[in-house]
Amino acid sequence: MTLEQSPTAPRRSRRKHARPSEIIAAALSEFAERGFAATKLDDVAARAGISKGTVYLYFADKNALFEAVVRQELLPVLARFEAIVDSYQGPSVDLLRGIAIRFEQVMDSELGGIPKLVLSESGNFPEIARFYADEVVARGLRLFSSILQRGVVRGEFRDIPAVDLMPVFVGPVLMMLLWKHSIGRHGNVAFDHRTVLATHLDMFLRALAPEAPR
Amino acid sequence: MTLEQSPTAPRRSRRKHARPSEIIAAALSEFAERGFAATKLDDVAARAGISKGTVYLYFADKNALFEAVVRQELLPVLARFEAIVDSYQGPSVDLLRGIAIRFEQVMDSELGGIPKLVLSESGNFPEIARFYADEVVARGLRLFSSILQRGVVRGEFRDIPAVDLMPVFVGPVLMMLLWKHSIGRHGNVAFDHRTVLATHLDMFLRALAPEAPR
DNA sequence: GCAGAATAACTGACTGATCATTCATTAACC
DNA sequence: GGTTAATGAATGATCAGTCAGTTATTCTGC
Repeated sequence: MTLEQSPTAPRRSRRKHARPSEIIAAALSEFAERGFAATKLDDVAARAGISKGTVYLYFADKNALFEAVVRQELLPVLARFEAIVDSYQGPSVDLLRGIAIRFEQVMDSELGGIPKLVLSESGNFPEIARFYADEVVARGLRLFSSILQRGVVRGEFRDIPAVDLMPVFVGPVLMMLLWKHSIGRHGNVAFDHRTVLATHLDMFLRALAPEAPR
Repeated sequence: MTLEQSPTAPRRSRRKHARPSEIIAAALSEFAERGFAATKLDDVAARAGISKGTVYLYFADKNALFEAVVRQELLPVLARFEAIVDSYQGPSVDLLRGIAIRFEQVMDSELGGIPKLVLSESGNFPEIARFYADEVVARGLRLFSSILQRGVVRGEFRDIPAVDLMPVFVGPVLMMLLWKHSIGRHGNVAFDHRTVLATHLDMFLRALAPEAPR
C-alpha cells in the first residue's frame, strides 16, 4: 500500500522507526507479483513512498531485503499458530478445523505470496530455503504432530505418522493458496476455495476417524 | 544434459532438426533451477553445447523460448494421461492409483520443474498462466471428472463435485512435487514421497467410498 | 569421383538498455 | 548550528539481442 501524505506533511519526512516495516511490506508485494530478479528497487521504493537511496539506509542490499521479507513476515504467523495450539483444550477435530480457517485468512492476505516466493527462489537462495525448511516446515510439523497425538490419545484419530500425514493435510490448502496467488488470476477455471477446503476437511477427518466399532 | 561430441565429430556440427528440442531441454533445466529472469541465455546455450547466437536462429527471443518450453513439454504428458483414461475399463479405484503412479514418474523427471515455473512466472507471463489454466488444468479437470463419474456410476464413489475434489486429490501430489524440486533440496525435513503418496491415496479412497451399508 | 562454388548453420565480439549500488548534497528535526 | 534521515544523479556491471564473419554441407559441371 502506498503511503498517503497528508496535505500539510513535508515532502520528505523523517520516520526512522516506521521505515523498515513499510519497506518490507512494499517489497513483499513487489516480490510476490514479479519474483525476486524481476522486481526493481525503484518500484519497491516508489510503493513505499520513498526514494531508492532510502532503502539502502535500512537494508544492505537486495538480498538482505528479500531475506528480511521472508523472516519478518513468517515468524509472527508461526508464533500465532503455536499459541493457538498450546492454549486449546477441546477436541482435536475442532482444533484442525480452526487451523484450517486461520490458513484461509493467511491465504487472503499479502502473506499468501510468501510460499510462492520461497518455492520460486529456493534455487537462488539456499539460505532462505534452509530457513524455511528448518524453521517453518519443521516447526509446523511439530505442531501438526502434537495435534495428531492429542487426537489419538483422545480416541478421535487413527494413529498415522505425522510426516506422512502433514502433506496430505497441507497439500490442498497450499494448492488453493498458490492458485489464488498465481495461475488462478488468469484463465477460466474457478475453484471456490471455501467449498474446496470444506470438502477437504470433511474428507480428511472422515479418513482419519477410527474404524467404526462393529 | 550437455551434448557429448564423438572424438571425430567436427567442432561445430550442423543439426538443424535436433536443435530445437535440445535447446528446450537445456532451457527447462536452467529455468527450473533459477527462474525466468535469472537465467542467462549464455548458460542455456552452453548447456545445449552451442553458442548464444544459435538460440536466436530457432527462437525469436527469451520469452518465445520460455513459452516453447512450457507448451512443448506439457502437451505430450497430458495426451498420455488422456489416452490412459480413455482406454481403461476396470474399477475407477485402480485407475486413480494408476494416475497417482504416473504422477510420481513425472515428479521424478525434469518435467517436475514446470509447475514450479508456471507458478513463479504467472505474474510476468499472463499468456502462459492462461494457457496453463485453460489447457492443462481445465483438461485435467475434465479427465478427473470423467474418472469420478465412472466411479459413481459403478457404485465405487460417493458423488462429490469434481471441481471441489480435484484440489484435494492433486494438492498433496503437487506439494510433494514442489517440495522435491525446491525447498526439499535444502534443510532437514524428510518427506518420503512414496509413503506420503500411499497414505494420501489410502485416505482419499477411504473418504470417497460410499457409506458402508448397515 | 572431384574441384570449387553456393548455401545454410553456426559463432562470438559488440551494442545498448536496464538496473543495483554509491555518495555528495539537501532538508527535517532537535 | 548540529545531527541524521532522505534524496536522486552518477557509476558500473550484467545481459538480451545483433550481425559480420566462419565453417560445415550440398550442389554442379566435368
